[in-house]
Amino acid sequence: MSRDTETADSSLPVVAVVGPTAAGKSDLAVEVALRLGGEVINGDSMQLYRGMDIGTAKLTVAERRGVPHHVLDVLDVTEPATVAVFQEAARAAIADCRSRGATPVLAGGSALYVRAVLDRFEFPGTDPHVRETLEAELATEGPGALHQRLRAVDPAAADIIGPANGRRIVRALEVIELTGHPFQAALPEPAYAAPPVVQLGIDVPRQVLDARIASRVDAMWARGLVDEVRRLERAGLRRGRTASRALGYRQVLDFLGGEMSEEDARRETIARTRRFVRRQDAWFRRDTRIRWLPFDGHDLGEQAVRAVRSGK
RNA sequence: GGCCAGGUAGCUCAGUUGGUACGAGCGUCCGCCUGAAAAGCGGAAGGUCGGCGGUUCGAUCCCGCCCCUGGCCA
Repeated sequence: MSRDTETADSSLPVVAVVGPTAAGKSDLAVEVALRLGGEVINGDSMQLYRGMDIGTAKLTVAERRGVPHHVLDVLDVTEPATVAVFQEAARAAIADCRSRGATPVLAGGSALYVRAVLDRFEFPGTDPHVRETLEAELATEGPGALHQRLRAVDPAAADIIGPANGRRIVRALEVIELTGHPFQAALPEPAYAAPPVVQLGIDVPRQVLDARIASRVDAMWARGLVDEVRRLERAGLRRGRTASRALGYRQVLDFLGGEMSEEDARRETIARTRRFVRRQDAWFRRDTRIRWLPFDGHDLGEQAVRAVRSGK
């Protein structure tokens, strides 16, 4: 199918298990790793954080069934997560697995993160000072003003990004300032950076998914998500730029801060997760390289392994 | 049983001094996404304006009756 002419080495395939939240990626990844003699690499932006366990549905050590997991629990809740840093760490872990003869199984629902690892993706640098300045301007002048400036230097990017998306406008201006080149506001055509790669998607009908999300969030509450957030709050979660915005955590923080009732926090978590799932779907659905397996299919693990073998 | 408030988009609610509903937020659907991405953003589809009758050239807005919801009084 997709063979890449360049580094087409015959090394072990990278198996990526993708799909929306609550589809069962983590479990399938372990299953596949066990059958193929592989190891799991986390591709989930929030599972990077130590201590964020219940709310991210992180597999317990027992549930990992002895399969080593990489790029998991590597950040403190106060540290920001970034795609570029993740990309490097995940690629290193993949290379390491391959060198040891272990099949890397990347499991994650953060589509940008997964693509950054699998595809040719180069992130222009960043500069804390430039970024800070632009963000300050965004705060005082609003996105409209910055968008005007972007339009002046990079009309194409300005067009794609739109005048309301302050966050992307800031990054575009930062990149232009740093590199002197226009900002690539549209994604490049997908092309694997280090083939072979087999992407498996877990296909779950929306209705089923919505129901699963609701019961999963309820279960998180029952397992003590609120206490987990209390603990992390003491560890500085509120200061964490990335971690404090995680689904469930954000809402519980609002509850703890007296901004909403606990019941509303739980409801809001479910609602936001649904929305998130639709965005995940949009990313994954259009990647034609993904091989979809029905979530309730017969012996998912077996199907997955077969797909990997035939997909090489 | 009487009085009051209200019945407008799937939900919560704006609005029209009678002349094609300027609707909004949420939800839904679709799309975007290169160092915060479990984040951020764009677009679209949805309405017999509770029912019946009346007044009127014309009623979601006026009148009558009825139904429903909430509250108060008996």
